[in-house]
Amino acid sequence: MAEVRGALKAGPLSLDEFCSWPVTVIRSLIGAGDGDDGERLHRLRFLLQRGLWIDSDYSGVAGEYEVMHQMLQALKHIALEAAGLGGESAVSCFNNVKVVHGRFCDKGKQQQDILKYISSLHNNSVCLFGDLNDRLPTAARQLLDSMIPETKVTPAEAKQAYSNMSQWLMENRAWVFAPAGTSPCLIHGTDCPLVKSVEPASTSPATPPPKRRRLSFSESDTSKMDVAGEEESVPLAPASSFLRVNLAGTTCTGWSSAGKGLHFADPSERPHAIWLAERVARAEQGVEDMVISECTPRYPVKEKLADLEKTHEIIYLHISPMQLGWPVRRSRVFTCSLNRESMAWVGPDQSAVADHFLQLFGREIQATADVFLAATDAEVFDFLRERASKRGVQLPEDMSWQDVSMQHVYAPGQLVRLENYEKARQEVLSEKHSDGADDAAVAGDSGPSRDCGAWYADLEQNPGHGASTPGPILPSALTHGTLHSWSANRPMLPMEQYVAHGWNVFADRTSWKHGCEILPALQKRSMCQQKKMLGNGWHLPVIASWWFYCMCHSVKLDRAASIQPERTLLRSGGSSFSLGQDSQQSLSSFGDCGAATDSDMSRQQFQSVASDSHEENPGASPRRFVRFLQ
DNA sequence: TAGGTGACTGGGAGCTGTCT
DNA sequence: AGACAGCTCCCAGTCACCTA
Repeated sequence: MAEVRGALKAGPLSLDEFCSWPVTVIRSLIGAGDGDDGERLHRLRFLLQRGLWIDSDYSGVAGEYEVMHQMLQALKHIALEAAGLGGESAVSCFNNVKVVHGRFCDKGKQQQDILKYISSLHNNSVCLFGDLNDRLPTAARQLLDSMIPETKVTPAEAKQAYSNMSQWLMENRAWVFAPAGTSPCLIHGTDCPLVKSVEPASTSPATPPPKRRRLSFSESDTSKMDVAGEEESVPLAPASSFLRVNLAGTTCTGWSSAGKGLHFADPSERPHAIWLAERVARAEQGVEDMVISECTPRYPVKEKLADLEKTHEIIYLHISPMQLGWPVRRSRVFTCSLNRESMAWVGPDQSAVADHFLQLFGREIQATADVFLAATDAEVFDFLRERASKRGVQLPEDMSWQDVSMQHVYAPGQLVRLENYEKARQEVLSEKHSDGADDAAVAGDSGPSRDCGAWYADLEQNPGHGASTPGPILPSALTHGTLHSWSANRPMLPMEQYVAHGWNVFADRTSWKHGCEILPALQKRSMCQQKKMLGNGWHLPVIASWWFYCMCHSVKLDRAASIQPERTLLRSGGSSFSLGQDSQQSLSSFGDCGAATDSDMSRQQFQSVASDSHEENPGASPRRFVRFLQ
């Protein structure tokens, strides 16, 4: 790790650099300059050319939707830049990536309102399911209900009860999660299929006939459906050729250190067992290729996903935004589970994944959380005025927010904690001064910086207790919280916290103009609801980095064209042929494995990379593009 | 009754120092 | 050098009460 840290590149510094994280993600993968950019580019191309079919469970505010919305813009941006060099580019296909959001799923009413809004952006083509239990046949649901542990049982007894549920679901997954299974859809007001086939969207009675964004599939001239994010009619590949991804931010309440820590005895074990057994069933049915999940770092991946190992290869990573150069605390564990029947992992072994990931994405923190204080004076004043109003103080409209006393904004307890945090802060600063340490990163460099440098604390947590992590790094977002900024001497607005988590809600004040799509729906929610959804949400740049890292190190198998495609691709640590070597060596190794004689996909990949290495077509060369990125 | 507000706990992971 | 105890750090949380 020391070597990795020593080689860290500088992280983002300005709001512009932070908000353009989607481009940074792609450049980190195909412009790393480690000799493997070309291979990663080609794997990504071959997956993206198929199109992505995305279903999400535990959707929350659909972080995966916002991630893909931003990444599609970044892919177009990269293609446009490459086109500027002239000639046919290796990344020209990035202009036309098809993404279909099949369904969302969440129990929460507030989250459902946001998800309905997203579906409405796409002619209500995206289904919305509620409780994961709703997708079970009645008999299965009743049986699980009967297995719920009594309220007053020991944790061991509760754990056993949930374990029994999990075991029963796994044993009965074939009929419980039959391919024709349905769930009540909150968009269409009827039972919609859990596994969507390519069929006219108008089959749903509540769906109005789409007026635009109708795309025809090459599989059948009469098969049409809506495709999220597309504006024109473009021929699509058959649904079976999509890369089919399930994303889930599984419930963490049993594992969060801020909760009861019930672990396997937590009631969230039941929906987790349902979700997990369905993933196994869908893999066996050949309708799902990849599962990306996210949870609190204490989520024990190996134990929780043990049942997936029969059908999936599982890779995981513990990572924090801070390791990507973001001054934000939010450590999480991310997993990637690949259906062994349809996908192969060609990245490093699990033991080397973290180091390899950081070689590509690791950045040194350059900025403090002050960079996210992007609200206008009017927005800040409106916020303070509303807060004061709830405390019974009506502030005059012509007042400057800088003149607003925090006595009018914060509750008595918050003011006491603010004072205590300030004492603790002064102690830290005086210690640093007496040590002669360079505290520039803590207190700034100039002016009155020593007294009002970047410093944040959650005023709902007592100093020294709870999630009390005061400092220049933004404390981890809980489902509530009041973050006070010392340098601005005001609370950090919820929308500023969203920016800190990668939601581009201030597109009008950055050079990355692709704003957050759910912003109108988000702004309608109360401050409390906004905080709760953020606390339950993802740090978008981190999960985007992980998702695309996984796609750059996976290949889709074509079993119709190859009896044993694994022979070339499924060796343990399958990509060791390329990591740490230059592209030329990688190519020869790839060729030695017989890739050109196996699946069509592998052949195309080999030929494409080979043409790159021989520079037969410099204009289309990924290598040239890589140079351009560097 | 649902949603908002405010005060607050407990335990796992990892670090550090001591002992054998 | 390894085992162990004790300490510190950290946390997509919980619950009681209030209000509309």
